[in-house]
Amino acid sequence: MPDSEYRDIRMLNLFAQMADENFISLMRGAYVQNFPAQIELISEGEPSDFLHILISGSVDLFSAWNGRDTSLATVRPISTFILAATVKDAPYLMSARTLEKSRIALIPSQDVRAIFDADSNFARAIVTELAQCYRSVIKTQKDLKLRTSLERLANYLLRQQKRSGGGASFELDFEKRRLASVLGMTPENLSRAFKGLQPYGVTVNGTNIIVTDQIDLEHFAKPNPLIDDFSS
Amino acid sequence: MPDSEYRDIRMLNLFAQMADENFISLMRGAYVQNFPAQIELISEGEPSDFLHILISGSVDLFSAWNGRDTSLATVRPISTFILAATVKDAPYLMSARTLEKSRIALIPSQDVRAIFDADSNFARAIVTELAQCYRSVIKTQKDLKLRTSLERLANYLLRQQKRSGGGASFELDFEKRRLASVLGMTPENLSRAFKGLQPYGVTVNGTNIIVTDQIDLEHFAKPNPLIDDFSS
DNA sequence: CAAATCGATTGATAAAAGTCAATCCATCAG
DNA sequence: CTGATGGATTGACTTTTATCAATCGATTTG
Repeated sequence: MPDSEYRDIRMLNLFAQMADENFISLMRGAYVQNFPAQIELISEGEPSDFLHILISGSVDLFSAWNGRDTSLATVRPISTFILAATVKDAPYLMSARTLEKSRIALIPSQDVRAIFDADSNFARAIVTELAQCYRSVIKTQKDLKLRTSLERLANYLLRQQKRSGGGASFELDFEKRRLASVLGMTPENLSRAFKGLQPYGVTVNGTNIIVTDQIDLEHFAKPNPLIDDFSS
Repeated sequence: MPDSEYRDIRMLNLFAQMADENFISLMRGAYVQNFPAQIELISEGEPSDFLHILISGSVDLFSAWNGRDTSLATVRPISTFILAATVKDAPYLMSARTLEKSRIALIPSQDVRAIFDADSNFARAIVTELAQCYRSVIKTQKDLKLRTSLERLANYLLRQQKRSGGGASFELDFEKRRLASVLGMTPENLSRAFKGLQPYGVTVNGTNIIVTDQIDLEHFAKPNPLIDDFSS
């Protein structure tokens, strides 16, 4: 693993405060791999042998049941995924596939659990990370249960706008079919939802979005930090 | 606090392994209160001053937005709630109200965070608890996104049946209007969903449910441990 | 270049779910 | 006992969402 990557991982909240020796020990057992796009990295139901760290690229977490499937989250660098399964030593609840060429570090789950026992700073970081993950899912659940698909899209656009700097014009960061799945609707319905937002000042051109009437859109979307602010 | 309650709390996974002195210290700052039914214990958005432990009764965790509201979970004794907000020192994401007369222990959040820093067994237990909570919410999310309301009801009935011993006849453990909200539908729609399950051998009489054709119902519901088994 | 591919979009239609109003029914207070 | 209350249910209707089929358009590939 190149030094720069090593340092980037070290700087993740999850690892920043742990003792040097423990971090080194964790990394000794780890290995880094490059994956092409559209590779299924893990399948739900499998034992959780590795904690994954996405170094570059992007990963889709999804789940299937009875012939249907849905995207639950998108992982972007640099962050870990499937931490909960790792610490519980329980089967994965979600499958993961690369969306593009991705570089991923794999740390054996048993190493994570061992160091977790030995390093209280690491343990603390894991708690913080898990609490964060938990709260994010709760927010998503509120989004799903309290809002119509049009409202979910409107709020998604506002979040994405903020993430990309806050300007009136910005880009969607993934395929519309995946966005539809993330938002819990069909691609057809997403198309119609975009049209449904035109009256509130939303212009769509491919992956480019222009919010021509910020106030109007916000008035319709009614964003709420307890649903839409994923940082707290 | 009576000795029996004290011991019951001590035996919770969250507290079972921690040092005696730390548990005592936690409990010294705690106080126990009895609440009547239908009292709003906490409101979403408020700072999380206390970790709550439900000793008896039951509590509904819910959330509201734009005039709508939804039940996210039901807490039953003996367990804690809003652990994530406590450890993150962040605002509550859900409101809580008693469903019946309830007895609740309140532990100041700062005490929890302090002892968490000092007691690694406690820290470990918190990690396990949070990971468990996280996985439960993910399961609920899969339930919501992958299943129709009829399928959600069918699987809920199978889970409730198992919880109450596995017999063909069992009782719903809460109001249908709340069940509807938990399952993400309206009370009217729940009524119709019960009717929709009749062809699969489900008989409803008030809160009593009789599964007359287990095989048929399971064939329709297609329960899956990665969605329906909340113990793993 | 031409054919093939794949995602996005559109229209027509069907299914699912919500809304509103009325009624039923069990429970409870006077 | 009787009226009042509130949840549950039902029917009629609307809205939302999904499904199916066709088309469009950009991109890739032989």
